[in-house]
Amino acid sequence: MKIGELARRTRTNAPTIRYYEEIGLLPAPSRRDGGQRTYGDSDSRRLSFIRQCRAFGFPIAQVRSLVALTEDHDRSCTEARSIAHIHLGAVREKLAELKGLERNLADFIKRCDAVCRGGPGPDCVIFRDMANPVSDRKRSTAGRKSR
Amino acid sequence: MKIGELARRTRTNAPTIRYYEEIGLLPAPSRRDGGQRTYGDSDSRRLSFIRQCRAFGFPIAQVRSLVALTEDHDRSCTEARSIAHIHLGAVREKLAELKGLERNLADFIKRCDAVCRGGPGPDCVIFRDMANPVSDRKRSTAGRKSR
DNA sequence: ATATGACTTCAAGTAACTTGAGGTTCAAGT
DNA sequence: ACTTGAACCTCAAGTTACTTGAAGTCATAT
Repeated sequence: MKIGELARRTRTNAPTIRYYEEIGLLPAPSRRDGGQRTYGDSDSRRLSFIRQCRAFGFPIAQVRSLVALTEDHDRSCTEARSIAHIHLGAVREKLAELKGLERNLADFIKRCDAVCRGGPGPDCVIFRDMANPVSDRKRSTAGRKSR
Repeated sequence: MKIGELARRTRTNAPTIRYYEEIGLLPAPSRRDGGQRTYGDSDSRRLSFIRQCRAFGFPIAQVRSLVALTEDHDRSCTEARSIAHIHLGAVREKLAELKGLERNLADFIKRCDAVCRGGPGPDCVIFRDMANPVSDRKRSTAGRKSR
């Protein structure tokens, strides 16, 4: 099949497929006389796997490991599990962060409603409030990354 | 104060402060004889506000709007609220996405445990499974972005 | 024969910074 | 006064995972 068909099947943009080839995530496929790429079912499976990993939120580097693991069938399962496990931790952290964010935003909007209902007041406290460090507020944000 | 002090106060890296200046998010500060930047309390407040917005997840473009709104006190409150409201929607979408992700990963790990407990099996089904499109699985992922 | 759509390469753009190189300035200690 | 070392300066390039654009070639249906 040609790149467009592969793209459709895997729900990937064609430039993305070429990009994956460029960074060595996909092998360079054979070409027709005209120079167009031709792919087979194994390419389709491999790309599906990659997209699946990406949809799981794995960064490319980890996807690379996972793809390599699929090639080495004996070690694959347990190692994949451990990679997934590490990743799950990262996802849960982000989730907590985002939940804090949601609370803060909802809070912000509530305060807006309380203070500025019916139009802008001349002395909106919201901005003065936001210029203070998070830790001074009633609730901690959990939205700040520890850098 | 010098850039390092400002950085400490606002929990920002110094290069980030210079970057904000470069993109016009912070005004160019006055300089000492030697060329070093000097900041005042108003800079500190403004940067705190910006960092706060960023911690809320607002993209720079929206932060720019919000900063502009703080300058124009009359319109500020209601417009800020509407920006925040739009942003809250985006955050909630991401949150849902991430929750789906978490479920999938936990699932994956569970399947790993079920299939490969006690070491790698020669016929690990996990990868074959992952090479299939998401929609074919029992649960939908909710992890795919609609692009 | 030609129009259209799918394909090709290469370069540059995106967000929001971070990192590195190589050089100056400042503040403190001797 | 001098020296040291931390903090500062500029400018360029790197990061992630692609997307977008330009300009040209190929395939196919009419």
